[in-house]
Amino acid sequence: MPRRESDSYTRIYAAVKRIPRGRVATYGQIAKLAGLPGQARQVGYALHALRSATAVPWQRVVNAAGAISLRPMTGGVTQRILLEKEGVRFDARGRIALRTFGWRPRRVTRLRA
DNA sequence: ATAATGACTTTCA
DNA sequence: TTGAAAGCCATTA
Repeated sequence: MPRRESDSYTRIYAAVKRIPRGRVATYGQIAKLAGLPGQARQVGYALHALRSATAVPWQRVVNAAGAISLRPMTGGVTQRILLEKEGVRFDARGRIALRTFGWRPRRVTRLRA
């Protein structure tokens, strides 16, 4: 009954795997990178479908506010611990400074004078 | 088949 | 800065 539902998921996972260690990306960012612009929710779904023993660094994906979207009880705590282990720091409100830890996919960082 | 849900984002007040 | 409202779309009921 495999209905090749995984095609989109595969792309999403591939994008997530590109996130460097110690960095984080947002759901929207991943969606765009996976060729699914505007489907941030779908990214969340894809990640939710992962098993515990996965090679996908799901913990590096956070929401646009730089916070963990998972509820603490359903894995949020685990995610935070994993990230802190990679060197990602959280502020007093449990948010990550995307300006510092946000991943910038190879894009022309147009630096203006 | 319709309706509700959800690991989201963006815009506007 | 925060919060509400609308937009998106696959999965579930």
